[in-house]
Amino acid sequence: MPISEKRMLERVKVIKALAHPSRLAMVEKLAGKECCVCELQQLIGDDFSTVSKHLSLLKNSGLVDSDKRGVQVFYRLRVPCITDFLDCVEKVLSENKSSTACKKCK
Amino acid sequence: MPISEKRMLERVKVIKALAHPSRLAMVEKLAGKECCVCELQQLIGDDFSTVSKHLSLLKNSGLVDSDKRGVQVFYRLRVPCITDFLDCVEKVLSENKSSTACKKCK
DNA sequence: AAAATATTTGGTAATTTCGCCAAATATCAA
DNA sequence: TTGATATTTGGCGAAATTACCAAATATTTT
Repeated sequence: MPISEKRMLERVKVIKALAHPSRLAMVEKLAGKECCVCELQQLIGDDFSTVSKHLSLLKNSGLVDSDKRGVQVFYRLRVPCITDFLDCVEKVLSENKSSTACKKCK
Repeated sequence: MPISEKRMLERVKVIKALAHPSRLAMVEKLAGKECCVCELQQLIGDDFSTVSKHLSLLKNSGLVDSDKRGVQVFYRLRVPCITDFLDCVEKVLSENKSSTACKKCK
């Protein structure tokens, strides 16, 4: 049976959360260890408000979680398989490389 | 060393390609077997031109490839690990389910 | 060559996403 | 309570995405 429309939208929501350079970079950083917003802001370089919105989107997708300690907020990855996921993306990229090596053959 | 900006954008391009309900549905269908555009159009239900544009975006990302046979064009997945990738997305969703079971605890 | 079928391309309006600024909120320190 | 620091929220213009229609292209059949 085909996957329900609702399920599909849920999936897309997670994928969309990863589909932005800043958010992807933050997720990769969080794969190593939890970070406060200030660390992530430093990594990205955008305004705090922008970074904060990216983070809230990530959180809303379920990819990350956060908790406040004192005046800081720490974010961490909720699901470790992201690394494998990125490996798969890399596999696509390396396929691209090998087949575009000989454009003239097309 | 951190991943290059260019590399990050390439990754995002692949992920973005998956971040749309129609495209994701088509990729999942293609995980089973190659299909002609007409089959995919039937699956999605949108106009042919819309489906075609989705497919060209998928192709441009490197996720799928195509070849023309007669008057039809067949698309197929270039990288099989998409299935694992979706498993990971599903894992996020199931995490979401289990932790939202008790919203009041927040 | 003309007709028919399958797919792609160009153009456009509607919607969504993005990033900045200013202002609001929360927590700790003085 | 006042001040300082860390983060979030509201609002807005700019940029990107999406879906449709009409027209173009390519291939096979007549």
